[in-house]
Amino acid sequence: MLLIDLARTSAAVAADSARLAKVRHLAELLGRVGPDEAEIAIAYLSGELPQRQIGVGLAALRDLPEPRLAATATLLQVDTLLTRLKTQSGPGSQAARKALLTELFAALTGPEQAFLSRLVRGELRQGALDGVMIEAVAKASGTPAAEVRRALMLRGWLPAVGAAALSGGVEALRSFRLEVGRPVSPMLAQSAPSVAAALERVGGRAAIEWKLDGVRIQAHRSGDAVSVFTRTLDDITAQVPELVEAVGALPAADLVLDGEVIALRPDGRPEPFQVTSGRVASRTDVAGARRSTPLSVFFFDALRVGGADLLDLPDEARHAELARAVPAELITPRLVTDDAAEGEAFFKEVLRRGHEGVVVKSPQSPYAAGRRGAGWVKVKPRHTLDLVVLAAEWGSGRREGWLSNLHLGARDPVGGGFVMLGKTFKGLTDELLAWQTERFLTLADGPADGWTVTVRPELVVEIAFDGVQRSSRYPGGMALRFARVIRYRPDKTPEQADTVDTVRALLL
DNA sequence: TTCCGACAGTGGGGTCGCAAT
DNA sequence: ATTGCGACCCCACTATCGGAA
Repeated sequence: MLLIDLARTSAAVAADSARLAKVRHLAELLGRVGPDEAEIAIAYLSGELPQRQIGVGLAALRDLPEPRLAATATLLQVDTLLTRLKTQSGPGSQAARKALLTELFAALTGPEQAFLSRLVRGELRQGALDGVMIEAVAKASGTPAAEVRRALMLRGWLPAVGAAALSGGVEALRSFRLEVGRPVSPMLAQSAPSVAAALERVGGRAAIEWKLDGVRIQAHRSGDAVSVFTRTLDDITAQVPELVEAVGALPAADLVLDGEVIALRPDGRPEPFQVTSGRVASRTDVAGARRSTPLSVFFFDALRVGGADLLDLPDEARHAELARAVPAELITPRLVTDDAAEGEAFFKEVLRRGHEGVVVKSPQSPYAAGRRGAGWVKVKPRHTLDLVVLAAEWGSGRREGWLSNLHLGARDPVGGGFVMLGKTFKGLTDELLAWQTERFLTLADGPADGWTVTVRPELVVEIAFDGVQRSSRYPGGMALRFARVIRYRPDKTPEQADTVDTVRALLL
């Protein structure tokens, strides 16, 4: 199959907003793809590369060679070149990658270049990822979407599942099993504004667990062999030796556990997320990193214990298995209750200990791998500040033509003026985007560099955020975490905005 | 007919490791 | 030694479609 076939299908998918139409386009192409190309086609059309990452990003894709006129590149040719790109490393590799990229793109037509460039950057933006591709695989292979979904949750990689469905139908899909050593897409949580709201969503009695601000991990053990994976299924076994030792010391030798690693201070309070994140990412001197920043692990779910798969069991039963297999000090603290007041008190206590919040879990819910089901609901406290808009950036994609991303500043009571604390594009409705674009253009002031419009600091906006973190990027030495717009405050003047001192007090 | 669950898009700050400067 | 880049850790929120109610 030719790359141009995929480029055309992708364009058709992007042009139709209806999901059923997208599914039709994708299924039609999958019906024509050969068995040796199925994985590649499914990967490309769901916005990913079979190689996962190839060391090429936005910068490397600037100034591509002139496109050619005849579309002759095949999927297999492109895939081979991308694999060669991925294997480049060491001195001179940047030039080698550039040469390979030039060779690759010089063999492509304009539409093919555009498609592949967006794909490699991870910005296909055709309105179809795994969710739509699952339906397309089901349609093209004549299998139920639920079977495709289930195989995906066990295998973790849709191209392999899709290729199996296309060649072997529902029988092939049913042959996918939970395999120790191969990660499963982790179950995700929805969020709610309060414990009471979360309890209502979950429906009555629920388990309420500490939510730790660390890194999600999935630990596998088969005999003496332990592997550890992240949320995106990357293998980080070598970076977390204390976790490997902890799992290796458990009595059960056949395990898949779900949990969180976190760096704690000697007094048991959590380090800032930046510390945990940096420790987990350290690869060059793991022993040294371990000495200075030891990790603790807390498990909250068990997908397999002693050879038995637990995915379909209710949370209650899985947790009972977890408690049997793992000592209490390695289990995330939890409270089972149907009393909102009791839950609220538990939440307050978790915050008092310096942790992030709680996750409210339905006792009946099975492990919905890879999905953001209603079985788990997280609750975190929310801070708000009234800040001043200092500038705005032009949006992209569906926000093209609108000023989207806001630069936020707090008042500086000493030096006068405003100190930038970060940016946000979240929380804006289309109506607000239209309003603020018009408004900012009347306030435009100072240099415009093509994508940023500096404005007179006159608009006050109420911003919600999760916390303040240390920053080397911003002049005040701090930045907001997960900032989002609540509403504009036309009733407030910039002189009434919150000050940097208020923000600094939250840094602790 | 209305409601709501699932999805995709639109980007945020921080850190590490590597190659180039 | 510093800088730029890619990759990945954490993530919130709105718009939309289409099946459920």
